[in-house]
Amino acid sequence: MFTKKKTAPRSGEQYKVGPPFSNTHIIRSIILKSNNKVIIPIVTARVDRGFDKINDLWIGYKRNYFTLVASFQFKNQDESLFLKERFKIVDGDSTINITYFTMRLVSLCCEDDLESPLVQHTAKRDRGPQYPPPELPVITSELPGHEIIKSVANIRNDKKIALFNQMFKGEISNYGKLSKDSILRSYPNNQITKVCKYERVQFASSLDCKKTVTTSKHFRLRVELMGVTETGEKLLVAYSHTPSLIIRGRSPSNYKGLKQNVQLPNSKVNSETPA
DNA sequence: TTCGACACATACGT
DNA sequence: GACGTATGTGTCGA
Repeated sequence: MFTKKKTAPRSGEQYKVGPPFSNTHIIRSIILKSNNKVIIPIVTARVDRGFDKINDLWIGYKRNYFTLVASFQFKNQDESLFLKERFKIVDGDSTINITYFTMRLVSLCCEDDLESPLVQHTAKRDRGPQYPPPELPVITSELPGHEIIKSVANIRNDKKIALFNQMFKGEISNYGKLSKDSILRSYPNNQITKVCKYERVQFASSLDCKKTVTTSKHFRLRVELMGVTETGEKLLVAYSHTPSLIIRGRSPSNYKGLKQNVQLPNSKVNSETPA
């Protein structure tokens, strides 16, 4: 009787802030090309759908989508820095020119530190393609709030889409007269990303989320900032990650507790302890 | 047990 | 408010 009623698939309540991301871990220093001063990247990310905190553990379901947004900024700088600056990465004793920055999303298994593949679907799900979450060329931006992300999911209205584009994307051609020293000149396409939004992400169906019959593996989502060099090599610059997460697989035992406690004339007794 | 496939239900955006 | 969609999850059968 006191069993929690399931939230409907399309309910707004499916949107909730998930596990918090760590402070930014810096792997390689970034310096301004103009004066060789060190500049500090801050990677910000948030999970907006798909994870629940239950008894101090963050739980996701392998069958369900999650949504994640990420962006980065430089400490004590604003977006205008990109209009006039280029950057270098310190790699050992040398410094390497960066042609643009990218961000990527990966999942790591805490037990063996291996990447576990993620997949994204389109809104068509089974009727559309699947692909790994793309690595996106990115410039600095603030991270939009949770309510914004919730409100832009599944929009079709042209006006809303235009607003979304303005907040989440940039076009080099819109910046007008760029300094010849602007890194924006060496971004790969006209369209660049300000806010990386990963929707309809799932752990690959092949994921084995159990260590033993009774114990779960743990996973971490990690958002990485990379610097792309003139030769196209990608260097990890910084990242931020979630605490360890539990991914519940498809086993019916992972769903039983959520069932409504109704007894039908012909059904077996189903008496789960109320949550 | 696991998976891909298909099915059903239901709140959302327009 | 009707209509088409998106998505959690129930189920079948290999």
